[in-house]
Amino acid sequence: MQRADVQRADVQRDFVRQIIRDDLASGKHTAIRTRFPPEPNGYLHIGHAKAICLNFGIAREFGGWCNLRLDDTNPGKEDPEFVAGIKDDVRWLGYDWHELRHASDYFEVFYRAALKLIEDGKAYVDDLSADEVREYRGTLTSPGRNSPYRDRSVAENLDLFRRMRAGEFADGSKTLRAKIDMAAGNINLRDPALYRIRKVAHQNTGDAWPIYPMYDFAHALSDAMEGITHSLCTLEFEDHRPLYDWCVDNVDLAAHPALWQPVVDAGLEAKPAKPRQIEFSRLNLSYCITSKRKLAQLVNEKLVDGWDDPRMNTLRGLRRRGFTPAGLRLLIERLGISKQNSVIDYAILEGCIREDLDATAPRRMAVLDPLRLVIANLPEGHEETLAFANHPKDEGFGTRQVSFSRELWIERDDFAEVPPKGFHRLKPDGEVRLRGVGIVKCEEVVKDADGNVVELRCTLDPESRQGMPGADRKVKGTIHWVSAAHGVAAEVRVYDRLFSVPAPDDESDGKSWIEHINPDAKRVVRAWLEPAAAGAGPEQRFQFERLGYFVADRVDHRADAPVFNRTVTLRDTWAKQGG
RNA sequence: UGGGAGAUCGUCUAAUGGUAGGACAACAGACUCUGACUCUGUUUAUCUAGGUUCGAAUCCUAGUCUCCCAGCCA
Repeated sequence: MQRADVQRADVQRDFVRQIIRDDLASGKHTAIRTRFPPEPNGYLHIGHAKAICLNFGIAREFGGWCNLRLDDTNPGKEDPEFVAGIKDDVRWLGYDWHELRHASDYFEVFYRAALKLIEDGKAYVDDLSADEVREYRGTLTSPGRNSPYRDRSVAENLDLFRRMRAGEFADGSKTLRAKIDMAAGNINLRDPALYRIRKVAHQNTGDAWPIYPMYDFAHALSDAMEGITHSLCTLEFEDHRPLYDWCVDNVDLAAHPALWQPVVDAGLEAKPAKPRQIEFSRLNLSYCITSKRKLAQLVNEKLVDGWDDPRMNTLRGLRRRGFTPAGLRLLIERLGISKQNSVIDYAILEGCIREDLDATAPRRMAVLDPLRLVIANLPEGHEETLAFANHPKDEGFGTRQVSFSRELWIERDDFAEVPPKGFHRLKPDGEVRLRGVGIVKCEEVVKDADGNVVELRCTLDPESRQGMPGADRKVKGTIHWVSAAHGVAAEVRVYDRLFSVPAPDDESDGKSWIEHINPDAKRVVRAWLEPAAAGAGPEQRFQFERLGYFVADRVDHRADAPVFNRTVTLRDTWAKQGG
């Protein structure tokens, strides 16, 4: 265990860690076991980061372990493509699992457990159709009625269930239901389905099974099978907890080894125990959607360029956008864990990413919207090489050589013919420092026939050059530049938030969530890069000074055809005050 | 009289009958060859009404508001 994690475990005082500390102190548990149990029916998104960091993070902090378990009980919706993606994303976030498991590893256990419940008179085979079940269930405010099949004999139930398993019945014609209480206020207890018939091939078990267990049954028993001590899940499962406990307690795997012998025979470690489910509030972020269905719709309707489109708040999208695992972990740590539902401002996430990147990203210069600047008092063809620090605060980043010449590209924004109040950059007859060079004065503004500024002619004050006595002369502004003769042309994808409103799901303004998509979330520009940026490897991150953080696109970038994505801008108090 | 959960600075989150604290944001200033970073300072909160108590965010009573639940999804 890392020292930092030990400290963190001590510092983080959320209610989940509190419970765990108490359980350790009281001797209820001597080791902590958690699990992250996604269903492989889509890619992981920003919301999952919270569950991942919580489960894997807690296991690491307390010296326990965390399993990655694919909750694959609904074949047809699930896909090995997503399994691979999930594994990849969890590792990218910085975590590794004790064991990779699948709910399908326990299919035989679930089946035997169901048989046991039937023998104990706690489950029965029901012939009601889906519609009829709904009708019999009652409503939120009125109790349900018992199914006419509820009192079948144990022998009949056993026979029927075995024949369900044998594939004798059609999809939907029968279910196995827990016999609990049709009048329960908690609807989950009104004889919930344990098994349904679904003759669909499963990604792992093929067509070995015509019946598949339901979530509540499979999930509870999977946790028990793996000896999970603390089963952490989101708030909407709060009223499933009584059913969760019912399944664990009534099956009682620990006392019935015969039920899970098949798992032992398969060579899997099994020490069934009694898990405790604890619920916490999910992560909601403004300007984001975290519905798997909607995320899939964006991809399928080609509103974005795939699951890893940098505008997507999937983990893959965030990764391609240049967000860092450490930044994401910082966000989760900062938010804490509680049971209050909340929406986190997207700016908090951006802040966390900036904080990480500021410390870890080397600096480079790039010009996204070029304007030619000629230094008239330098000889034609003048060229020199200047040494630049790669990081202003950390010498460990070293230095690099940057070519400087008579003709430069500067940012069009950094010149104003009619400067607004408080403008610190270049203006006619004004002075500004060229980063790492010296102070230039704008002597002439060259325009084309339409009156557009096409070139600035400046003079460089030789006394203000680095190493000269006038080098520390104060000027208001410093701007960045790229030598026109040396700059490398690059495609830069300037990304912004995918949605233009804080709550895209809120359609009370009469617009659908699709109509809330920000059409300017992706802007592609042709930019000039200093060569030391262009030559980066895929996924290498930089701060382009004064612009923001950028990452070499992990799929499209090549040194001879650079492609960078804007991860996030720098904080800009000038723009914010309306300058 | 369905069941379950939750209400603390703008936002997240602590305080478990004993000084309402932290982080982020905001604002002001300092610094600055990045209008970044950093540093300093400031502002701002216990859902309401009663009650118990020397003392209540915390306990009690009554209310208000918000979220979740009627898949053979997870």
